[in-house]
Amino acid sequence: MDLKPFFITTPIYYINSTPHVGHAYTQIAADARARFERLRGREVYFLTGTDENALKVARAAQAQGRDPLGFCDELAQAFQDVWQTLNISYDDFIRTTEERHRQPVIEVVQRLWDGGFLELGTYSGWYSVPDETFFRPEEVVERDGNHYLANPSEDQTKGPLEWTEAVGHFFKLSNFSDQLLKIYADAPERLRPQSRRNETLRFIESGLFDTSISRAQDWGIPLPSGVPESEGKVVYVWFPDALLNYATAPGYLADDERFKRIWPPDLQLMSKDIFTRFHATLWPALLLALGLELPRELFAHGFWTVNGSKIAKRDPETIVEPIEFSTQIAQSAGNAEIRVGVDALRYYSLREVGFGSDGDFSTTGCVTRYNSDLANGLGNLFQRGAVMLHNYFGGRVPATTFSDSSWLDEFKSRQAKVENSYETLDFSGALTEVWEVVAMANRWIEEEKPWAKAKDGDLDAVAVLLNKLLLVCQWVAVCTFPAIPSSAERIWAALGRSEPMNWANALQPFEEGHQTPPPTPIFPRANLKTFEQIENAALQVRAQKIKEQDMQNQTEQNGTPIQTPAAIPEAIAPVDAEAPEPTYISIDDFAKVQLRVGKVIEAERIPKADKLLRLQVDLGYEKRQILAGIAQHYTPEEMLGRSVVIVANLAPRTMRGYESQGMLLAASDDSGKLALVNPGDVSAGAVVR
RNA sequence: GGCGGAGUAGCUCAGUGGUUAGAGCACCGGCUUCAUAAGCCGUAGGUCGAGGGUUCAAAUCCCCCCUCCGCUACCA
Repeated sequence: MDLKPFFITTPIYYINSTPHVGHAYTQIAADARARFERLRGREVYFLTGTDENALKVARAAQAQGRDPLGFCDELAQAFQDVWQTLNISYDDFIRTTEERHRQPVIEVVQRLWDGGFLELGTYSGWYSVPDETFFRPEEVVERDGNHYLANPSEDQTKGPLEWTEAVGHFFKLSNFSDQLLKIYADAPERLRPQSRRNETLRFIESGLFDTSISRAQDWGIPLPSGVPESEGKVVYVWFPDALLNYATAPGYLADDERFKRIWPPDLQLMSKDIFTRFHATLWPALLLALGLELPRELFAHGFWTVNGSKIAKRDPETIVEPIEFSTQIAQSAGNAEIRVGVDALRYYSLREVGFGSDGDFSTTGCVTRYNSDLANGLGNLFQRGAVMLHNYFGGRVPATTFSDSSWLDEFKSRQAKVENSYETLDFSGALTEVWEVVAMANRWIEEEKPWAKAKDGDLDAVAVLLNKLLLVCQWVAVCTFPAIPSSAERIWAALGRSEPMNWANALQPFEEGHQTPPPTPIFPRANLKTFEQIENAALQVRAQKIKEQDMQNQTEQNGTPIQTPAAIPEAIAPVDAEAPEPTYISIDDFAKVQLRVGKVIEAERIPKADKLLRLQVDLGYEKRQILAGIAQHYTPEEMLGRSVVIVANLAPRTMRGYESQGMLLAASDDSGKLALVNPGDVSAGAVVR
């Protein structure tokens, strides 16, 4: 076996809010694998942390009149508190504002420059502060003198963009395509699951672009002074800053001996949205540039919807805060300790869907699973055996010889299956296997009818059964420990075991006379109705909070013109179809637009474009090629010979490989109806004004 | 439009050429009383999205279509 510690990572989390069930999922999965490795006796280095150098974080702090670092301290602590409550056994928690991270990042940028992996370039464009991203001109629309993202996704900004021009330092990512493809070609285990691997290969094959790694900002890790044009610039938050945490934490460029012992990561987990671009492409390219070994396995898990809907901060029904939720379950289970609810959450997360697929996190589904699998299945099984042991034998293990021990072999082979499932991150499969055993043991009791045998005085037979049950419970405790550690430990203790649990002692026999403590239920049953009441009450509180926050945000944004000089209220207020507020322009402004009448002399569809027609338009004094997005309203035949009004002095632009030298005027309403402006009977080239 | 994923029991899903398509939950009936209104057994429930094809044999392979989800692209 490999002597190197098993190095496992989660992403470092962007601290814009407290952790939700999505964050918790990655943590739980990583924790399960880490605990599994430790259980098998392997040293583990389990790394997680927070990403704190985003400009948005600094501005959020400033908006509250607070010191950014203090703001981060608080949120980073909140993350750690949640992880501790969820029993996440991380070995290291790195914050990107720490010196042990900042220093090596600065040095890495210098090395990249010295090694010729960076080059200077200029770029300019519409920049979004919250997203820390430049957008291409075609992604941007103008409204009321401000520029906005044309089709912002759920988590992209709806606010105005800032025009930014700067000298940038570009990482020559394009140089690494071939190398990466070669590495990935015959190593399917490096990128999992298979579907993500395919996606990544296609992404790289489609061509990589050099990427700017510097930003002119006052928050973040500064560029080293040995790099030209470094003044006033910080490192892009993703590259190499955030990604490099995986190397700085184990001691890269700081503690060579430690780093050499731990590197490379054996398993890096993340959700699918940051897999392809960042972890499977940029990150290994960075490592290649630095001459470091690549991670052995990258694994992308899927997304959760919550109660059937996409997670949205503004939809209270989709926000599941792990601690609050665990508390709710525990409360509805006869006010049990929170760790009971935590294990319900952990169990459900790992059991409900295959790791790697998307799934739906149903809060009542979780409670139902808790009741059926944990309380009725495992908990009750343990209770039956333990109570009988106390009733018939005073809690002391009776002497036994097994006439047939073939069932022990079966357990060994089942444990091997469970082991293999954990190794391949098939948590659902591992737990399914264990619960087959739970069902089987419940059947044993049914078949043996120990209560009847006890009545008949056949205590020997009862002793055999109870010994088997004890071993089953012990076996289950070991096998489920990675998934539900606190419950497994409670079972372990309830069996009277005090030595450390490990993978090899799952089937260790119980000595005659071994004393077990008086039994209490491991998983008290939850009352679904009670849970729903508690959940509903919390939901209303949350909805109220969101309302208040919205109002607060509005007033805050009105009061702080730092990032966005104007027009935020207009941007946020719902668009009123009636009576648009007039914004006057001068006659000179209008004169800048040259409108002409033209006659369509050719018209055809563009292949693979469902909205575009390619037109040749005669302006009298010249011919123009114009692309118009009207294919869903006009056929090429209808267009032929038609008179149209065109904007004649619009800057040309290429679409779909064709240059468009102007624009057709058309009217459209909210229902999507579109009609071309008809100039009537004037000759081609006539001026419109 | 392109690329990818998905469509199987009321619900959540497993099942990549081979009996009569499975599991869990929910439902219904029976048994049981050691146990947490827990356990066990059983019934019922499916034209495997539609259609076509290959095959002795198709949920599974091929073609075409429909629906949903994600990413992405052209209204200058």
